[in-house]
Amino acid sequence: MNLKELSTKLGLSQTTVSRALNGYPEVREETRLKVQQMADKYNYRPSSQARRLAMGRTMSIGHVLTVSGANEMVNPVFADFIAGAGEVYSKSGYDMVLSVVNDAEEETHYREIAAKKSVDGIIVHGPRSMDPRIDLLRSVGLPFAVHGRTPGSEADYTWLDVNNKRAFQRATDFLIDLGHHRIALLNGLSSLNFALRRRQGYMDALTSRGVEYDDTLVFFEEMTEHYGYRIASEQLAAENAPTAFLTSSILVAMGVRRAVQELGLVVGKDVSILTHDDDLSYMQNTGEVPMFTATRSSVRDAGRKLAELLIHNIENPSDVPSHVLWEAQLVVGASTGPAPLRAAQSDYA
Amino acid sequence: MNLKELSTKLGLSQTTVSRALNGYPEVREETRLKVQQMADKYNYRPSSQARRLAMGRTMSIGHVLTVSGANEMVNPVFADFIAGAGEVYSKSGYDMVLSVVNDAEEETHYREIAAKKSVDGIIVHGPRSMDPRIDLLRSVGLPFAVHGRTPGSEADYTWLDVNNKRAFQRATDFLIDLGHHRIALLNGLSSLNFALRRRQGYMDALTSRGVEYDDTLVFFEEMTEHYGYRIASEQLAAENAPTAFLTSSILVAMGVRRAVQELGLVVGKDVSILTHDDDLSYMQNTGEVPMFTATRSSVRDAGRKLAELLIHNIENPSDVPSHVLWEAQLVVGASTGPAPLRAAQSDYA
DNA sequence: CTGAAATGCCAAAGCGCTTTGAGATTGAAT
DNA sequence: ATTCAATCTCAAAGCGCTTTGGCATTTCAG
Repeated sequence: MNLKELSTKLGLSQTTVSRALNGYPEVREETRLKVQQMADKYNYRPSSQARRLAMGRTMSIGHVLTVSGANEMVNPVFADFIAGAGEVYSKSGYDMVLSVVNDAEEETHYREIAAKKSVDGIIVHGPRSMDPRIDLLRSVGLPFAVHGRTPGSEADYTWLDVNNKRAFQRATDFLIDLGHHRIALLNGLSSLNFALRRRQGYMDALTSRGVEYDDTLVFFEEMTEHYGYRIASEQLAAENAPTAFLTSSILVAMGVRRAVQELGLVVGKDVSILTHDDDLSYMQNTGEVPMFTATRSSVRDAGRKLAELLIHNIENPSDVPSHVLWEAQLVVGASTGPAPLRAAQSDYA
Repeated sequence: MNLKELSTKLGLSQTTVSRALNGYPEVREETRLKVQQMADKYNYRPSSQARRLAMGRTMSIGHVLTVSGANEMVNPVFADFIAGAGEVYSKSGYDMVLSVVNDAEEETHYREIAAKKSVDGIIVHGPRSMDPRIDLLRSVGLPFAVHGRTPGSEADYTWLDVNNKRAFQRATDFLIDLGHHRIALLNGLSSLNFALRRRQGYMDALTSRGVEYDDTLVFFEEMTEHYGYRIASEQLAAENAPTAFLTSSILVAMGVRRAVQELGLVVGKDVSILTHDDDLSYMQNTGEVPMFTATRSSVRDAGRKLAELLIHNIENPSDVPSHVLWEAQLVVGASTGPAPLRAAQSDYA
């Protein structure tokens, strides 16, 4: 059933039917009702293709994620973000179009999207320091919003970020307060801007508290469970082992915990773990006492909020960009405790 | 830059330019070259909206996932599936359009997609026993492919599934061989068809080996880490505790492990864990000795394969549907070992 | 050299909507 | 009665592409 058929069936013009369905005021209530009924009866829905072409808007928002390479974005964190954003899109009548590309083709792909005009806006995931995508998007004039941010032209585009520096500074402070001096940092890939901010927070805390910075304790890798396990296993076996681990993702923290327990040590006693917690639906760190002490900020909420911001930008192109900075909560769980004496002593030796 | 502008710039008709770009034979090689160059120079890309309308094909494939309710699909497993499918789409020139809806609106949403003709095909995730979506899609004539399957009209549509029954039968057998008689099954939601098949495999193994079936050991829930933790904590504290846990997802297995270790027990000695492993990129169960004994089947590969099948169906509508059944590998890891005597005795007592 | 078959190109007709600009009808005001 | 504004409806013009059906022009066999 298309507009033409529907309108002949009603004995009205396509114009009137279209207006009736789209809620324009020029059509009598009585007519509108008749149209609505007939449309319902035949389950009529305007073809989105035709609609898009006519309106010059696609009513869809792009997410491009890269795989296989230095920056694999398809992780559980991404899944939760998508879920949040998707909810908002559905409510607002937008489609989410997701493309998966090799990172080598990433830039070409963005350019293509812009030229084809296949989406009304784009969400940029995993901004890197000096991210070419941002200039590119700005130059082609496609609305976009960034999950995270990248230094430089921050003021010129819409972003939503967690105060990563502050979160990791507080986390490090917390561990220092407990007497930990050798704190390993298991960060995300150093190409990602948030990882740098987190390290900065970590370093600031060490510095301001007079704790020596040891860069053999700092790691930048893809945030997998195995990463946490491997590094923790190595580090705990080493001389002058860290007494605490600060990790960038709950998955990494789980890997660390596995390593700790495998060595017969007790988490929260022999070794402390503090992680950033994206509040993932499938890896809830809750309960009476959460399993991990953590800096928490819901990535699902972030998805929701950023989607709203982008849609706002699309529909109000003249508005200035928004900048949202969320503070992470520091929640105390079962994975941290005072630094064991052995370690404290060896530090003072 | 659009077709019209490009063609006047070339002094050719739109027809010829379009044909040249799309590789039709009616245009001289020399002309085609000139067109191609000019197109490159101005970074011309046909508007996808216009193209879609004209061709009557959207070149996109829908995935709808439900949230908040009995069947939250946004999980890490889904993320990996998407990544696999997405790769194939990119290569074949398709877009992936993802919609997130509340499960109450699911059916309406499918109907809407069909009426709007916004996609050329759909991937059905998480088929339930007696799934209304399948009949619905068939009745509206939208091509689709199912990840998993649902009994009944299996032969009539394209699906790809893991032999869940066989996998869980083998897994259970494996545990029985090790002397385990009280094996808890931490399954996915019972509304999902695969969960039923897994239970069937589990029961078949018990029956054929003469091990008593105890339905207080069988659970059906959303497959989160916390689920594994909670059930394992309860079960291990109970009288006549299970000596082995069979879980439907590596996340659940991690929860079980946490509970075991928290009780001061040793995984693979005091308690065995065997899990299904979707071979998720962020939770690799590999290494010299994998952390879990597992039935393994890559969900990312499944995404790739099913995407190919669906695209084939779309482009060759008269071909018969394909059915792909993959056997899971049974890989031995560090999480299983002989049943502890204590338990074995209490069983014989 | 002729007629038929390729070859290379084009004008115009869709695809199914939205939206513009205008016409018809009604009711109120003069 | 006449005019004017307000209300309702419509025909037609896009949106930017693909594709049909021709029309010239060239090529080649007879």
